[in-house]
Amino acid sequence: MAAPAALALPSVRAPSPGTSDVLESLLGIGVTTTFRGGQTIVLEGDPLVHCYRVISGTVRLFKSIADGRRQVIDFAEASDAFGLVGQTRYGFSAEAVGPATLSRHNRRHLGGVVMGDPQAAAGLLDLACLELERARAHMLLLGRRSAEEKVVCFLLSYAARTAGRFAGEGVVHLPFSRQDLADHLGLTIETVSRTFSQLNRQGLIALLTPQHIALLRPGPLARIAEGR
Amino acid sequence: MAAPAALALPSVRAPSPGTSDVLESLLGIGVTTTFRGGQTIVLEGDPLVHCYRVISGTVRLFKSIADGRRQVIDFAEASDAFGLVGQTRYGFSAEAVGPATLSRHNRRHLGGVVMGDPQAAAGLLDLACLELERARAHMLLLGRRSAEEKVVCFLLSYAARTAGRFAGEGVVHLPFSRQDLADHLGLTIETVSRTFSQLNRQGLIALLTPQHIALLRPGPLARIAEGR
DNA sequence: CGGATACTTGAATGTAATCAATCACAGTGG
DNA sequence: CCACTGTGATTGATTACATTCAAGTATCCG
Repeated sequence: MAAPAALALPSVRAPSPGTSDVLESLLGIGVTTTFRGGQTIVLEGDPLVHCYRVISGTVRLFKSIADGRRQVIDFAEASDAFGLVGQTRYGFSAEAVGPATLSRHNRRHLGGVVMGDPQAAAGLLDLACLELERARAHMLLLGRRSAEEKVVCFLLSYAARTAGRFAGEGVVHLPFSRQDLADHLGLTIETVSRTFSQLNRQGLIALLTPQHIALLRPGPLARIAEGR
Repeated sequence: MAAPAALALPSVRAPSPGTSDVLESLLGIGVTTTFRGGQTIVLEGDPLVHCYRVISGTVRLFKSIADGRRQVIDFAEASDAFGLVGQTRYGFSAEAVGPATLSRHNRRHLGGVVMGDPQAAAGLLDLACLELERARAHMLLLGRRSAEEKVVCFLLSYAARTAGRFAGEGVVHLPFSRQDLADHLGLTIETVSRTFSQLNRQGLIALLTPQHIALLRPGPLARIAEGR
């Protein structure tokens, strides 16, 4: 008999209208918790007892090696959930990037919903599926793209993801550090920084501040992202 | 209303006893199909109408870029399934590595099972979850490990996965080409080959044939895999 | 204003990629 | 049976991209 499915989704979005309702019914009532920047929310390997939904702020989800190397799996932002799926233990750590508020939910509740509400179970599967596709796409980026392609791909997809959430048209806000981004893209901070500078010099982006980047020429950028 | 959850799991194992029953009830009756080496089974972007289970042979699941670069997501072997999850389209291509036989199942059936059998839905979620964890672990490998670590990590985990399936104790059988492996590890064939030769010279492995590798010293190999 | 932190830039190095042979082997045909 | 061909793997030489090591700059906060 299979254990009740307990998803460990790193960052599940609530994309289309209607899906957020699914998440809400799945999670049930939760406790709102606040975290300071850098504070650990869950630790890789710990027993999987809660899942979380980001209310405000940004959370980095990452795996690490004993010697300190990290791979940032994903960034979770407002309305994203994580810890939904998984058998027994967290497969990644989660830390608040800056001050963040999250709602915490007992995962025991999730198992019951899945067994009792096929509609909700199907919704959870859809979320898991989205997450899988994101992970696979990122595998392609990590394994087969150049530094410039990595950075541009990330900028475009992150811009799409956070569309309208932050500052003006065509401006991306990166709430995390260069180190976080480097650990997401499989690069060093220096290479990320250099690549931004280079795109800046080429007039493709504008570095308004270190965290605010204007996408000046989406066409050429998209062409770089596709490897041409 | 959420679309019926249709998973696009790349390679779902049937790990523990009991889980295989879940897969069988999920898939229902299927049509056995045979493929020649190199033959395409599903194409990334095509409408997701069937899911497959490998009966014999090996299947490579991969995403690619327009210019030909590939990232092999996973290898699917006997009893592994793929195409279980996904909304509307395949997120990856699948090709037979050598001659292979698979059972093909209509995915329409899956949606019904998920809505009607919470037990089976939970099992499917568990499978999706396993797949997610595999994908995340591979992201860490692709983004943050050296060539040597990549090769050794792969050898050890593949050996564990195919334990007892092939030739003698401590011998790994790699049914796919160096190119496939390189595309899985984010390396070139030359680097993979050189790394094998180097491990061979160090006495850690023995290259019995290009496809048969003996793991001579598991201890030191594990230490390399951990980055020490 | 001083100190800390994060980001950027520069120079040198190193790892893996690229370019190019060579080797090994299986299958074919003379 | 043995040369010939084609494919895949290995090895070698060189190059290039990203890393490492090291300064320098900017910004924030006390």
